[in-house]
Amino acid sequence: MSQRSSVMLEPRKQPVQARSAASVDAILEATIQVLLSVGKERLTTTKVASRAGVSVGTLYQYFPNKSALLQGALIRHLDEVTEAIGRVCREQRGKTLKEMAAALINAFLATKMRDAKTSVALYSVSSDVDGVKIAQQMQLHTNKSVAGMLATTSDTLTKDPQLVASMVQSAMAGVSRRLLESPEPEKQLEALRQELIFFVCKYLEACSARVPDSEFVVEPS
Amino acid sequence: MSQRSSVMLEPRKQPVQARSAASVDAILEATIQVLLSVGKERLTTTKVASRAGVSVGTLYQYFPNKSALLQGALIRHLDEVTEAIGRVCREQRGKTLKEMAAALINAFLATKMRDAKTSVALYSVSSDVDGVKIAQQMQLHTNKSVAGMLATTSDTLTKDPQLVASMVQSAMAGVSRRLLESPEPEKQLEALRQELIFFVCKYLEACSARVPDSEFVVEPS
DNA sequence: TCCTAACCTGAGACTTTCTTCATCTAACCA
DNA sequence: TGGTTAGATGAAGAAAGTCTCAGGTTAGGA
Repeated sequence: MSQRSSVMLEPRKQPVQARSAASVDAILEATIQVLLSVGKERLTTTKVASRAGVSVGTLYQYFPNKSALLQGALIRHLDEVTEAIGRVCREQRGKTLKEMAAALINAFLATKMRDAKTSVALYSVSSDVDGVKIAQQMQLHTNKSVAGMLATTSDTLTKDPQLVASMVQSAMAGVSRRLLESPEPEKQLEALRQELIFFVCKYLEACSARVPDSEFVVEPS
Repeated sequence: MSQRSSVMLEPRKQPVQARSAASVDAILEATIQVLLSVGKERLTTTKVASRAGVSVGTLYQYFPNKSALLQGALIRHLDEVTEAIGRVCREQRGKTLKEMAAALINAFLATKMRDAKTSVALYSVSSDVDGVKIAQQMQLHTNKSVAGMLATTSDTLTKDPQLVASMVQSAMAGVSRRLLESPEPEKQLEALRQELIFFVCKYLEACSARVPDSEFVVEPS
């Protein structure tokens, strides 16, 4: 998953000895810590290095610039989410659509909410760091996982799995964003979680039964 | 809609004469122009002023700082979207749920896509400018519009209109974001638009017929 | 033990942009 | 027509953080 972006943003040096690998990890961890404690605006490479217990010089040995540093932290986090989704999708192969929907949504929201603050903090950084491109890659990967899972359902899916997967992903992303950006995510979580499952289930249901859907083809305004 | 945020970010001086009002408008417009042409990173207040045909000093007469400038541009754009939604919601009162869904989605996507590039450019700026807070306000307003509309349907809605509205909004936001951030929004627009309408219609349908939905209440993983 | 490569250090040079303010011009009104 | 306020100007002050580099330290193989 860790991707080589075209813009020179990858580490300058690959950790060889154990101590340097530890440094890289500490730096990435510190990045999030600092982000959480002082916010994006006041995050400086010096602060990050200091928090990681290394010097700025060391930081710049592994990250060519501040952007690469933030990008590293973002990728690390998104990898977790992608990984979590991949896992559920593998587990749920062959199940019914409803089971898939519930499992997928629960896993997704659980992962996102587990460190909600980190998610939010990283949202804010995303735009400084080509976050869209990274998110696209993740999305693509996730899309394959979900579509692949859907294709194996014991029910009969009458639509393009990729399209269906896109819808489901979009809805999940939309709800999770709304949740994370709301004043008190925990308060709303339960209601939205259940409703999202209901929402998606109804859709998948309609995508499996043979329903005349021509009536829904509406011209744009 | 133009909101007074608690952090001092509102204009220093209210335009009194016509020429100054024109300046403010030109500045806001120039902000978007510069954003589109050189991107957030290279946007400077000097460039914006120059593009607007005024001096930096003038700019700072109406915006206390760069942040307020960007925020102004963002608010202006979001106001349009909110306004568009409000309008449809008023128009669609009393209609069927399906009609509402189609009209709402079409209007929303049309507005967003009309100046897709601006939308994307402003996304990138949002995090530097307390965009979340602004978006929340808009969301709240939109939520009222949508819920209000839903409540007037000729069908019978069996769920809390606010909750239903939240779901619909989230789905729309999710899809539009996916669209705007995709490599070629236009290519996917039609397919996603139709599918989103289908998606939401099936949901609303399920929210109006009396369906036993206890089976969807699933425990979190 | 000795040597080499990997790794770490941190003061400060350098760059860049924001924002101010003293001063000038245009508009409006009596 | 003169006075007063609104509006405009742009050179330059000030701040702030990024990133380098010359030199020191540690690990591990021979």
